[in-house]
Amino acid sequence: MRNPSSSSSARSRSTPATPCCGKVGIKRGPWTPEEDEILANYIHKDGEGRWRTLPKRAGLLRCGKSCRLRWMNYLRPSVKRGRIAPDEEDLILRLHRLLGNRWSLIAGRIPGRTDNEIKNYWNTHLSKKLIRQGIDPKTHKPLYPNPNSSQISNIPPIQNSNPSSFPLEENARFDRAIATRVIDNFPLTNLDQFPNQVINDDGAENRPSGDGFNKGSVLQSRHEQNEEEDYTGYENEDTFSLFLDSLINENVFMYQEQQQLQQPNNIPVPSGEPVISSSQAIHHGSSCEAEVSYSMAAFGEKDGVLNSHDLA
DNA sequence: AAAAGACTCAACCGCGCTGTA
DNA sequence: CTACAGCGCGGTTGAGTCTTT
Repeated sequence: MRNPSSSSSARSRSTPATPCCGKVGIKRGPWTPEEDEILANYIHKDGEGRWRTLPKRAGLLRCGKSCRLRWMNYLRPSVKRGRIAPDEEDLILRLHRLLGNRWSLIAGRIPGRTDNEIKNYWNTHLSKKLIRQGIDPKTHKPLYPNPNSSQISNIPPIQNSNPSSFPLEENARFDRAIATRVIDNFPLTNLDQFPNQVINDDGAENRPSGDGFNKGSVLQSRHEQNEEEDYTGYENEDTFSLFLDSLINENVFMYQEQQQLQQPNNIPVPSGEPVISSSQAIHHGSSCEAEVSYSMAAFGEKDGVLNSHDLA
């Protein structure tokens, strides 16, 4: 593993090293099965949070950050191991186009996947795949003047929600601006509170909580400290989920439409629907702008509709 | 079979944000 | 208002593994 003393970061430190990471005698590098067991047992018994003091309480010679990372990315029961499925890959592409490198947000929409895993997968697979397609992985814009000449992969280009009214490039800006604007109105910790809500067969939402999956630990621990206090972030989270789902589904819908036009023999195409089922029913056929209007109004935006001229 | 290069991904780092004293 | 603690995030590293020559 990486040599702990060999950080090549050129960034200057404005604050001293955090005590838990600067202590002598703190173990680094790969975790042993014994350490994993100690950490998992402790968290099952005492719960997540208070990471800085957790190693001492659990009897681990690790810093709190390392414990948190190990739990979040590897030991959590809900972490899904194994290869990224094609529909997950498709969803990552669409979410990245909307959100950029906000890996935790992207991970929050893909059950069982961690931000680290998605970030790694993006850097090692998807960015290269897009480059092979002639698409800039950062901007999702064509790298070359004539993108058709370089499209050699079978990954679908991200489609414009309304091709007749927006050129691709402008629509990408539109989507990203919407996402940014909405995200700015939703504290990220609220998103982390219930990022992977699932719709049961009966339509009821199931918010995973028993194992603390993806909970923002700040909110969690502070909420635990004052359980009488109502948590009031639900509406915002629901609204944001619906909104984000709408943007994703819009793309999925457009893509499927395009594939059906191109492939009259109905060759199956990947779909994100199993993951993002919460809002299918209301989003097909609705315009992106209408959804923005709904979402903005839902959290008190005075001028709810974000028009293309807002991007200027 | 061995060496070299490419790739993968767990882990680390620094920064910035939020809440509290 | 300020300082500090605690935490989460995105960027980056590098040992281990796989593939190619």
